[in-house]
Amino acid sequence: MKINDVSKLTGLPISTLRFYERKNLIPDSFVKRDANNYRIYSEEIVEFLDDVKSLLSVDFSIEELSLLVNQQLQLSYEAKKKMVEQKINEIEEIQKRLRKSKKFLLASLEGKANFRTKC
Amino acid sequence: MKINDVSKLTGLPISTLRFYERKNLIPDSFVKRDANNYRIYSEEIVEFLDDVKSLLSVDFSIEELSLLVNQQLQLSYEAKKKMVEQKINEIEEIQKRLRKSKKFLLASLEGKANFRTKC
DNA sequence: ATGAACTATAAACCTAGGTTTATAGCAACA
DNA sequence: TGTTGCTATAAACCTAGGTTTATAGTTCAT
Repeated sequence: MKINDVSKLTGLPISTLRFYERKNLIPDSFVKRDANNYRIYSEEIVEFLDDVKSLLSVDFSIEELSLLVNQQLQLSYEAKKKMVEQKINEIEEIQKRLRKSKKFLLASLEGKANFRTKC
Repeated sequence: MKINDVSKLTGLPISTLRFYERKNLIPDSFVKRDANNYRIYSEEIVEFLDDVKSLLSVDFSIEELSLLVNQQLQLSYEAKKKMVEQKINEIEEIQKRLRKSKKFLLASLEGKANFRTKC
């Protein structure tokens, strides 16, 4: 697959794919170069990028994710476990805030919210 | 209350409080000026800012929120309802992604994740 | 075999959401 | 009464996460 195919399959702009690579977010195992230096991607890149998109959209920075991608194999099980548990705690914090925000929005519709500060 | 009190009660830096005000995120009803042009805040600002923090941390941009804060009173019930429903849909999308991300992280611990692309 | 479409890199640019700096006017306590 | 600390504004600065531009080589359909 060439970069345009990956872009279409993942919905990520070509510029973003190149940008992620510069940021070390794409393991070498997913992308080789052909004789003209064009990137040739393996099919699995699509699923990989879907996970990346999901994680990035939620709570991870590119830097964190790059660390996870590149160092995971070298880390001890305990270290990985710690990393993952901390991240899950952060996610659960966000989940709480989301539930709160939904309530807030619904209340604001009923005119009960804090935003209604006048009248 | 003066700005330093609000900062301490909400955990937001003074510079951020002034920045939010510049961005029209703070309704006039919460802040007046004294004879020296110092900001004097009402007590309710604290709860208001807690909601703002929560919404900003999750899915809203300052601009959107400012719109909600400033135009809410002028909007028709139907318009508000539409706005809130759309936002709730977005939040539910994020909730899905969060659940997916948690699964992904746990799987990565067990060595089942996509990140394990070598070995 | 040539023009439109695709690929590459480096570097400049952009936006949101703040933070820092420079400068100046009050305040509050010893 | 002075000096330490709070307040103010405007403007410059910063970072993450991309996007755009300039320049150049490649490929494919006609």
